[in-house]
This record gives sequence, C-alpha cells and structure tokens, in this order.
Amino acid sequence: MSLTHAPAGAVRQGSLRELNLALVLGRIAAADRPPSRADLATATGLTRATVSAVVEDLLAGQLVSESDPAPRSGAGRPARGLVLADQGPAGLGLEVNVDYLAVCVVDLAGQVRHRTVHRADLRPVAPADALAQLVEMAGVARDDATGQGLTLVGAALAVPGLVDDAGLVRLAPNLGWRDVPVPALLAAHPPLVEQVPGVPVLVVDNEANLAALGELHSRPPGPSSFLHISGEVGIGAGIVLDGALFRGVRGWSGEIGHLPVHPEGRACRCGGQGCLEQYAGQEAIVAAAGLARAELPADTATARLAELAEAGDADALRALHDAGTALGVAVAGVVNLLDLDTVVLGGGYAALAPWLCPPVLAEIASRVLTAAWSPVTVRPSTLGAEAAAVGAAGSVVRRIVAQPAGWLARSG
Amino acid sequence: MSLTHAPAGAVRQGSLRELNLALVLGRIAAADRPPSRADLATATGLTRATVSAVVEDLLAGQLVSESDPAPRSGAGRPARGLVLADQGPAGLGLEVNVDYLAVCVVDLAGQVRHRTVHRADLRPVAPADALAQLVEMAGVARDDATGQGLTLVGAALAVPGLVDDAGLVRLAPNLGWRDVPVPALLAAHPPLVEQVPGVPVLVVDNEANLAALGELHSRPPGPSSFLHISGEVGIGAGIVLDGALFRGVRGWSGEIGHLPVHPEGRACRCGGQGCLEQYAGQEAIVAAAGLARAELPADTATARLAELAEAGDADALRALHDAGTALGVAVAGVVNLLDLDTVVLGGGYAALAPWLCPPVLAEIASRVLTAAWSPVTVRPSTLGAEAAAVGAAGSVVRRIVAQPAGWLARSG
DNA sequence: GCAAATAATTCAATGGCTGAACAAATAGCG
DNA sequence: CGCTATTTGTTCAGCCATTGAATTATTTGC
Repeated sequence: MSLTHAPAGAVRQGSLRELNLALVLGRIAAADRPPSRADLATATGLTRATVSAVVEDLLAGQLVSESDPAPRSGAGRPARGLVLADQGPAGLGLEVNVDYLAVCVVDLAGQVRHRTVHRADLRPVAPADALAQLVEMAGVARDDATGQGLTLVGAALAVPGLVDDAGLVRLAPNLGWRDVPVPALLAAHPPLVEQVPGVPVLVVDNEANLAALGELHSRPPGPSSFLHISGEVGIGAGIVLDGALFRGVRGWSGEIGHLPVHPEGRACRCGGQGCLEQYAGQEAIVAAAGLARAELPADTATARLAELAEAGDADALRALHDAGTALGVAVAGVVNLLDLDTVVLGGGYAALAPWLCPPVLAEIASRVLTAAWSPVTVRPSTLGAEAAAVGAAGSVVRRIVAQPAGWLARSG
Repeated sequence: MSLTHAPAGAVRQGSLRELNLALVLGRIAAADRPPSRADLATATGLTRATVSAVVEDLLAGQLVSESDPAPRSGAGRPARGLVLADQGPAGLGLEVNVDYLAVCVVDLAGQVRHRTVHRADLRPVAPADALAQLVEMAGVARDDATGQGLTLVGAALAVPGLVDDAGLVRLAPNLGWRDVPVPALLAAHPPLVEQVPGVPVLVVDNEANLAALGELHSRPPGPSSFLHISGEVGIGAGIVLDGALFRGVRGWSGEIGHLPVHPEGRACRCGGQGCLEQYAGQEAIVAAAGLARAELPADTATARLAELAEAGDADALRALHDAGTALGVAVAGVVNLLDLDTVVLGGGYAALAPWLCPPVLAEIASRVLTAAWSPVTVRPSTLGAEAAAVGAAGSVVRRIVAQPAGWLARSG
C-alpha cells in the first residue's frame, strides 16, 4: 500500500480532485496539531479557494470535522482547526494466533475504539470453527462501532503463516493450518463490513506484516523505513520501506526466521540448516534457559523468561544473550543489505528487549559496514500485544485516507 | 526512481498534462511494436482526442517520432506508428572502476550510441586526475552525440564504493578512495550536459546499483523485482523492487558482501567475521583455486578461472563450488527475507555463472521456505562489461521518460 | 466505384483550479 | 471605544485540459 497513490491509468479531470482530496486529507492526518484551511493551502501549494472546496467535500463525507481553533498569537480572524472525524469510516482488525483470537476496530485517526481478545489454545480447533468464533466476536465489535457512529468499511485478518494473493493460507505451521481458504470460509457468514470502492472487503495477511504496519502508523510517527521483527514460536519480519510494506514477489517476504546463521548448524523444520529460528525462536530460548516447555503456554513463556532474567537467573541470561547474538547476526545481514536505521523488536521479543538489544547492537556494531556513519536504533515495539490486529484494522483506514474518493462516492 | 511518478504536492491543471505526457510516453517506451495513437488511447483509457494532443507535444519536443506503420490486416486507414526518437535527449554514463574508465551515451530508446573504455590501473591515480581523464573522454562522447543529433541532459557516475546523497564518495576500498567530493571536483571542468528541469546534472551512485538499473531496463524486459549481484573484488548487490532501485535509508543498501555466512569464520576487512566476501570474493576464489593473485589484473583473473574450469581443473572447480555454496547461503537468506524470484549474477560472476549457479540453486532449494511453491531463477547478467556505465546513462534517460514535461518546458 | 472499417482531427461542453476581490473575525493602539 | 492592521475563509470570472460526438482522412473488400 503506497501512501502517495499514483494514478496508474488515465488522468482525467476527476482524478485531479481525487488526488487533491487525498493530498489534503493526508496532510490533516499527518499534522500534529489541527491545521486550518490556510495552513493546508501553504503546506500543499494549493490555493485557499481549492482547499476550501476540498475540505467541504471532506466535511460532507464525515472524513474530517472542525475542532476548536488551535491557539495562535497575533491578530486576525481565528482559524478553524481540522481533525480526522471520530465518526465515519473505521477498519476492522482480526487476528488468529496460536493462543488467542483478537478483534479490534480502529477509526480514521488511528484510535482503537473497540478491542476484544479471547484467550484459548487454537491448535486443536478446526480453521472453520476458529473463524466462526472470530466472526461472532466481530459481530459484537461491529455493533459497538455502530453505536459509536462508526461504519466498518473493510477488514483485515492477521494469520501467523504464509498467505497468498487470494487469501489462501498456504501454511501456518504453529497453528497447524495448511491450505485454508479463508475468504471462502468467511463468505459463509453474513457480511461484516460495508462495501466501499477501493477498499477490499477482506485482506488476509501475515501477522508479522500487519504488526509492522501497526508500528508504522503508531503515534508519534517513527521512521518510514524499518524492520519489524515478531519473535514468537517462529520469527517473522515485516519490512517497511519508504512508508510502504514490502511484500515481495509472492507476498512471502520477511521470513527472517530462516536466515542461515550457522550454515552447518542445527536442522530446521524448513529443511534447511542453522536457521535463526533454531537459535532465537521461543522454543530455542526456553530450552536453552532450562525451562520445561510443555508446562508453559506460549504467552507465559516469555513472561517467565523476563521474570527469571529480571531476577538475575544465570541460565536465562545466557540463553537470552545467545539468542540475541544469533538475532544480531541475522539483523546485521539485513542492515547490510537494506541499509535500514531502525529495527523494532515486536511480539514476544518486545518484553525481552532489555536483554536482547545489547547483543544485537554488538553484532551490528562489528558486522555492519556503515555502522560508524549511520547508527542503527534497536528498540521494542510501542504497540503491545495483539499488534497485528491493530495493524490490520489500521491498514484498512489508511486506505481510506490514501484514497478518500471511494468513500465519498459511496456516501454521496 | 519510480517509473510512475506520483505528484508529491499540489495537483493543478498543468499536472494533468504532465501526468498524461508521462503516461503516453511510458506506453510508447514499454511497447514492443510501435503503437498508433488509437492503440495508445485504448491502452491508457484516454480519448483519442487527448492522445492526439499529447502526442503532438511529444513530437514537437523530439521525444517521439512517427515510424512506418506497423503491419496490420484488414480494412481502414493505416495507423502511424510511434517510436521513441533517435534524436533528442540522451544520457551520459560514466564509470570509474579499479582497472578501467568507461563513458557511454544512451538514447531514449535505451540504445548505446557511444562507448569508450580506457583500460588502466586506477589505484595509483589521484581521484582528481582520474576524473579529469573521464571528463576528457566525456567531451569526445558529447561531440559524437551532438553529431548524431543527441543532446546530453544529465550524467550519472558509477563508483565501486559507498556514495552519500551529496555525491561524496565516502569509501571505495578497492579503488583507495576516501571522502572524495566528486561533484566539487567535476565542477572545476566545463559543464558536459545541458540543464533540464527535473533531471540532475550529475548523479553519483554505487556501481552495483547502476548495474542493476541497467539490467532492469535491458531488452527484452525482465522481472520488475530482482537481486543483481556484482561479484568483483568486493561483492555488491543492487536491489530492484517493483521496478525501482531500493537505495536504503542512506543510500548504502546492497552490501551483500558483508552478510555473515560463517559467523565465527574468517576475519574481514570490514571488522566483522565470516563475511561472504571472504568466501566468494574474487580474491578468495582465486586463492582457493591455487592461482597466484599478484600476477593477474582483476579482469583477467575471472577469465583465467573460467578457462581452468572449462578445462576441468579440479582446484578451480572446487573453488567455484565452494564460492557458489557460500553465495547460495547468502542468497537464500535474501530470498527468504525479500521473496524475490530472480537473482542475476553480474560483474565478474557473469562469466563464472555456469559453475556458480548450480551450488547457489542447491542452497536455495534446501534453505528457502517457499522454494517449493515459487521457483527462483538464477541467471547471468545480459549486459556485458561496463554494465554500470550503461545503467548509469540509462538511468538518466529513464528520468526523461518518467517526467517528460521538464524536457518539453526547456525545448519550448 | 462504392460501402465498410479504422485512424486521426476538430469543436462545443464540462469540471476543477487559479487569482483577485471580498467578507468575517480578531488583536493592538490611541 | 472605534479604527486599523491582520489573518481566515468564501465568491466569482477566467482559464486549461479532458471528454464525446461529429467530421475528415485513408485504406480494404466486394
């Protein structure tokens, strides 16, 4: 999803308005204080007359609303501030993970307006049943959203696995899913969202990708290029380049868990040898720390590790240091390749960041050619748990912001 | 450089024509046979009236010319084919490398219209002297181009090293350059190219990046996302994603030579350990093959290797296999991360591809998670030597094609 | 030689932006 | 308290590029 939407085909008179609607709305979304029409005119280069006309359309379409004037010193007629509407279109975020189902609603401004999490071990549950339960949760979410004056205009589902263009989940190893036709299964249920031109009714995507998108749009705005690593049982990465998620040729980018860090090392489920996952995956860390894994559900394993590390447990500290070193080798490679200056540790890694960051930074310092000139930041994710669900919902509303014309055409 | 140029700021009436000029010109450039105005109308979605008007501008500006009608069966007035002009704007490509200087001129259609290579060991030559010699060669090239009816509208210089945004060569290890202010040094000479709005007079970029761009625009058109690896003394990669070169946050992407392939392995010049360069760099292969390196200039070393391998020399074959395996480990990591389906071996690797490809493919097959669903192609570069110079010149004319309005404004 | 077919151009109508003039609303100053 | 300077936002004529239909141009096939 590109933020600046380039018209692919013919550029006609109407495209002009479409592009300027997106331009103005994007400015309003990016501003840190409510801008006036005059501010927008100088920022965009449009005349005040045009901005007024564009804003009128946006107001009529419930995409922005006027707020209290931003305080200003000096003479002159006071400005009317413009903010993203807290009523109007909203995105539905869905997530199926190993040990929970999550649903949330995010409004235009990126605020989470509804959130439900249902904790349960999903591995023994059939995909259709899991999705049915998710739909039920989504129904409640929609009613809540409607009550708040929001209209759901699209949904995105995060899954911990490989998803193809059609929404088919090819493989979600930790969930035990294989070739699950999510769109077909969801089509059996009544529709959850309103159809809006330019916004797909349902997008199915990798959890790591959507978590990275959530990080991209979190406040305060961070860098526009970064690597977001979700460390769970598997290790996935979302690659954000120039403000857009890079999905790869087939949409299967980000499999950082299978970067070889010890080419002749431990065998991996993927068929390769010495994959990062075997050294920095949750199971590997837990085993190295000497914790019996069977007794621990996935989400409490990291909490327990953090607890032990906090208490100074030597085994836990060593396990985390070794995992961080392996992670650092992989990250150093990625940074050498892509020249990123920010790495975000998300998922289970977020809580372990205090112990993982130092060895990761050490590997970067010694292995990255350009580290001397361009320091690399490694930090935990700002979004907490269920980041993928929030990112999923956010990805829907970002589409509205990037192409408001579709929504406006709908609501007349 | 994005092919579809999204207007960053205000979209005014004139932008409309600018965008449609780019749209139509881009179609003409991408077509494999000269399209008629009617073809362009159906392809772009514009009306024939608009296409005629746009084409008139392009004809007046010497960007396209009418060709013999494309053969067509059936009744009706015959179409007039449109092709990119073989007179008009052209790009100047420059390259400084370890053992040669190269200059070339590429026209709108991507044809190389002039080419000069001067072989010499540039390591003992001061940067200012090397650039002065290059300028002299470029002067000859410009005169040749002018004689052919071409106007140079921009230049790009390829350097085997790290270049920052301002054109400062921070480090070119194999050339022995450090903090060389190329634009300042070239400013001392009379200008080589005409100034055109939207086209920088001089771009300095990494050799691997520009070689990748050359590959991107070579005929027949290949994939729009791929990894181009230049294997010389160092190993650099150009990463092309969705038809655009990915430069990274600082412009220092593609340092694949320093991907760790044996984290506890050989020490590398960069300060790291076990970098790919130590296992698949030219010096490493030559040493492993048992060739005395000192006697061989860089460009004959690979030729000699290929010769030996062709003859079945066991040491050479083993050295190439090991290098290919190391390369494969690194490439597998990249493919896992970026989900690319094409890897191009360029530079010194091109000639060694017959022996490098099999082990690279073997590593990909065993290490890439998605290899089973999405086969990865590994092939040698189609451009020969001096690919970077051709890519550099091509990058200039691609700007004209992407934003023709600037050139048209100039030539009135 | 005429009809059918395809290519390209002409021209009034339309939509959206610009620029300048105007209306609205406030602070500062005597 | 009233006047002026200042800034915001709106109105309106003019302009520009696209559209769509009608027109002209040029060939094939009967």
